[in-house]
Amino acid sequence: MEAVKPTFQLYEKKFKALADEKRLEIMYELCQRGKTCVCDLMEIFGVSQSKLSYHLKILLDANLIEKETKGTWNYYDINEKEVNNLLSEELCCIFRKVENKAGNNSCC
Amino acid sequence: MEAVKPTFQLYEKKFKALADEKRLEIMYELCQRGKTCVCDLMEIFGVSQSKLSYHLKILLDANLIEKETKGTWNYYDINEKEVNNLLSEELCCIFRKVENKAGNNSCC
DNA sequence: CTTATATATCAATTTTTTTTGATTTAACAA
DNA sequence: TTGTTAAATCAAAAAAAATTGATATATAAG
Repeated sequence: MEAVKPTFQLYEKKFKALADEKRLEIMYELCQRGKTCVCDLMEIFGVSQSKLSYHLKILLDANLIEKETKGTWNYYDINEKEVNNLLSEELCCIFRKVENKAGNNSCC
Repeated sequence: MEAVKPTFQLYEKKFKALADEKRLEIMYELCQRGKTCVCDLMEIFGVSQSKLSYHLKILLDANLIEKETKGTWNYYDINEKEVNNLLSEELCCIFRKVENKAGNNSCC
């Protein structure tokens, strides 16, 4: 009996989203800061609004980050569960929220 | 004291290499078969020689696979250590050599 | 209602990546 | 040496992704 060949479309999408230094920095910043609105991210990265929106959408579509709307503000945060399912412990430690780092994890 | 911001260039490169369904399939096939020469991969994927070479080079440059030359043949294989350092256990199981799957791993 | 603010979306352009076919390199066999 | 095979590399073309500036949408405030 042969193992069924997995379909990699979904992973392609997720890795594409991660395949950009700017987006990795966004992910890292979201971990460090938790829920952050677009305007703050704009300041942090000194990047135009539409460009930032574009990159956030790619991460969002890959389900690596989450969005919460409050009035006119949109707050983004890391989707830690999804990241943990995808990346190694070592890497998850980079993309793990500050408050969770000191805990009972084997790594970090 | 603030955490030093990691540089993500290296990860960008690795994720770029993974951000392609064809290359993920190559990785999977290498796990299933172990050391495999380019000509066999050409048959398996029904893809042109130069195209395959191109994709193998990207994976090789990202250090996700390894190359061994014997005469005119080049054999490629997964770089399991590197993959384990990068990806979650769940994903490593997809990209783990058949002979290592039945063992004492917590997953698979 | 009018205005202002936050953010998403769109269309055109630029940049990057991928594909293709041809050429090159290197090892081997006759 | 000559011919053959495996595989890398190159240059041009095609396709995909990113950037830019403008516009649209939606909420909130006056």
